[in-house]
Formats: sequence, C-alpha cells, structure tokens
Amino acid sequence: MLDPKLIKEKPQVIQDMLKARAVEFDLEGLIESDQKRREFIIKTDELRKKKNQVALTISEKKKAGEDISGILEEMKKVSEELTKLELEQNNVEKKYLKLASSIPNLIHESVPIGKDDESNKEVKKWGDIPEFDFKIKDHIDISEDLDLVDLERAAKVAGARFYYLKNDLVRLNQALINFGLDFLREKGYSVVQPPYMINRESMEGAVIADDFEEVIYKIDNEDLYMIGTSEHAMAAMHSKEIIEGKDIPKKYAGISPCFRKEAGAHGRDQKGIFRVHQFDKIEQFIFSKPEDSWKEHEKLLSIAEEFYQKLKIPYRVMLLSTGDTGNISAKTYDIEAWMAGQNAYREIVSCSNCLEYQARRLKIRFRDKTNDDTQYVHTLNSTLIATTRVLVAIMENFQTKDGHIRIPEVLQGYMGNQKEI
RNA sequence: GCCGGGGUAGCCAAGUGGUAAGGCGGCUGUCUCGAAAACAGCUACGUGAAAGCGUGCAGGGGUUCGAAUCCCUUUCCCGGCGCCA
Repeated sequence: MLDPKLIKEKPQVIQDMLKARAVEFDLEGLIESDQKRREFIIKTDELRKKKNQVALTISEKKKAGEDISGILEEMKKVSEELTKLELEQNNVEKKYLKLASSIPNLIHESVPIGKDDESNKEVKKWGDIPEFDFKIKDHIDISEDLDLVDLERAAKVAGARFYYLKNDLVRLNQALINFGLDFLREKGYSVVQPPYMINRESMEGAVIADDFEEVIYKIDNEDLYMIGTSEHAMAAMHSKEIIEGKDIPKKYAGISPCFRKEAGAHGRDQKGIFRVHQFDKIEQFIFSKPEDSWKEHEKLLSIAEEFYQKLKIPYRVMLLSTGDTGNISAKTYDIEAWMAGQNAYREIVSCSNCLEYQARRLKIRFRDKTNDDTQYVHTLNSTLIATTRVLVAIMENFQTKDGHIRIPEVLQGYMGNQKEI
C-alpha cells in the first residue's frame, strides 16, 4: 500500500510508476473515489457533531428534570439519518480501499524499463564456469545414481513436484542450513524459526492479492495459510507495533520450510528438485529506517554474494526490469547460480527493497522519541539459501568423473569432515 | 476441550448507561548563563489552509435517544482442570 497522500498531492508520481511498470490501472477512478471519500467524511462528521450536541442537551435537561420527549424525537431522526449516511460512506470507503491497495509499489529510478526478464540487466559476474573432461550429468541423473532422491515414490504418495530426500543429500541439506545460520549469526542477525502457518490478515500484509491463489496453500476450515517463505511470517511479526528507533535496523535470519502451489508453472522445470512444492529456506529479513533502506539493500545482496563465494558456486547478479519486478518490491536483484547440468545460470536468490509498502499494510511503525511522530519502517528481504536449488547447483557443478559429488570445503566441517558423496 | 479472571492511549491505571479520571515517560513554553526543579500547554488516528470537528476503550454485531459500561459472537493473554509429543 502506498501513502494515500500521494493520490491527492502527487498523482504524477503514481502515474510515472504505472507507466514504468506498464500496468493497467484506473488512476482516474482512484482519485475520484478518494475525493468522494473525503467528502463523505466531512458530511458524516458534521452529522455526528450534531448528534453529540443533542445528546448533551438531553443529558442536561434530564438532570434538570425537564421534559425531553420532543428532543428525543429529534435525536431519533438524527440517529437514523446518520446510520444511513454511514452505510453509504462504508461503501465508498470499501471501493476506495480496494483500488488503493491494488496499486503496485513505487519503482526505483535505477530499475531498467522493460516488459519482462529479457530486459533484466546483468550487473556482475563472479567465479569461473567449471569445465569438465567427461560427459556431465544433470542433478536428476546424479541423485538417482547415488540414491539421493526418490521422485517416483514421492509422486505416488504426494504428487508431482514432491521428493523424498535421502541419505547424504539429507545431511548436505542440514549442513547447508547449519552453515547458513552460523554465517548470518556472525553477521549480527537474530535467528528466528517462525510459525509455518499464519492467518489471513498477516498473509495479506505480506503478499499481493494475485499471488494468493497462485502460490499460497490454505488450510480447510481454518483461518490459516501455509507460508510460501518465512518472509511472510517475518514481515507480520512486528505488525501493529511501534518499534523504538534505537532498535532499528532489526535483522532476522528466518529459517523455515516453504510451501508453494506453483500454479501456472506447468511444464517448466518439470523434473527433479529445482521447482518443487516444498523446500527449506533461510531468509534475510530487515526492518530498516527509511533513510537507510537503499544502503541496507546493497548490503543484503553483498552478504548473499559472500555466501556463494564461500561455497565457490559461480553466479551472476541480475537487476530485474520493471516488468519482472514484483508488485510489492521497488527494486529487486536476483542472484543466478551456474548450473552445469543445465548449462545455464538459474535463479537462487531474490533480494528486494519493499520500502514502506508492506509496513503500511501491516502497520509497522517506529519513532526515535516517545513523542515523535511515528513513521513507517522499510522492509527488505533476501534469500540466503533455498536449499533444493543450492543442492542442485552443488550436485551439478561439483560432480566428479567417477560419478560422485565433491562437498564444498566450507560444508565439510558440518558433515564430519566428509569430502565426497 | 471445560471452568474462572482479564484486554482502556507509548507504558501503568480509574471508570455499572449521559463529553475518556489520574500517574509515568516524552515534547514545547515560562524561568535560567545553561541545566535541574517548579508551573502551563501538548502528547493516538482521520479530516481540514487553519481554528476546529470527528473517531478511538481487543475485533465484529445487537439493544438504546445515547454504550468503555448491557446482550450476542470471534480472538488473544493469565489461572485451574482435562488431554498430550
């Protein structure tokens, strides 16, 4: 949600954003309904004022023992009128809110204009693409040959896009998680394991309406939704709170499984564990002061980069174009890791600055002194590890001629100094 | 799951149908070389150029001319009982 004041005071800013994102949006209608809403507020406030005055008169007359039957009639009329007006106002307000909350976030000036990922800009490349003197396999063949993943039985038991992780791959998964948590803890993050299911109000604060149906699983007959990432639960953690300025920035390392419908992804990455309904993820989540959020955004990216440098996985950093940037984000970097089996860079990290967009929906504010005006915080998030995708990168990039997998040096200590799978 | 007690402003806390007590913390002013103390005003959200006005007593609904207060309902916290990895 954007600052409603923008609609009245700087509609051009919204207009520019809509043009950059090439989003269809009825801005005229929004401005109109905003105006109508204000008119109704003034009208109902006036009537309420009258009601309060009459109520006061009744109270005084009653105390004085005077007859109040006439004025009671008047009060009744005012009340009825007010009820009617409030109903109308409610409808206007609802219409306005629906429109207002569906405006996408502002977009940063550095984001390249474009309609899709074709216009994404490569801003950095790190590491040498590995060369092999033998015929390499993709992660599906590797994991099958080494008995590390069972996709067939998972399909039988749960369906497509599920997997049984087995043997040393389970240990590698845990090693990644433990390494990742230690890594972020050393950077000053608090480690948090959030609820894996959250209520609708919280989910709506962090997720844009369209994503709800496409991504989020709902629990039958409960007001509960399974998180698609710990970001959802982390964003809502401080909802309806006023945080003390000295406690900001708050830096959290969220660790949780992620559940995603992957609706609309039919046919893409159909095989293997690259695109699945469930995986583990460590997420960096930051509540920042507005003036620091762009600095924090770059820092988030650099921390994620450092992590993949330690693993020695080659990657490139992409700045997403306006068309590829999510509606709640003002600027997003993706890190794409080299995946030898696919001979391509594939997304493993997404790093976004959401400005005050989520905070406004979730009512997360801060202030430096008790009596200062409250301000909305800025929220930022970045993947550190989406485990299945990193496992794919490790399996494919670190495969050996004799069909094994070299374990990255930094993870060996987390696997009893094992060097190979 | 059952029984009981609770949820009032940044925090604490009074308030049994007639304009939301009080305290703490904070801000501004007076005073002062400066500060402290003392005193006064302000201290949430909306609307408005402003004065002001309105809203706000966990959320939703109802009764009433009028609800923090009475009724219904949802939710969370505390205590007890039950169940339980």
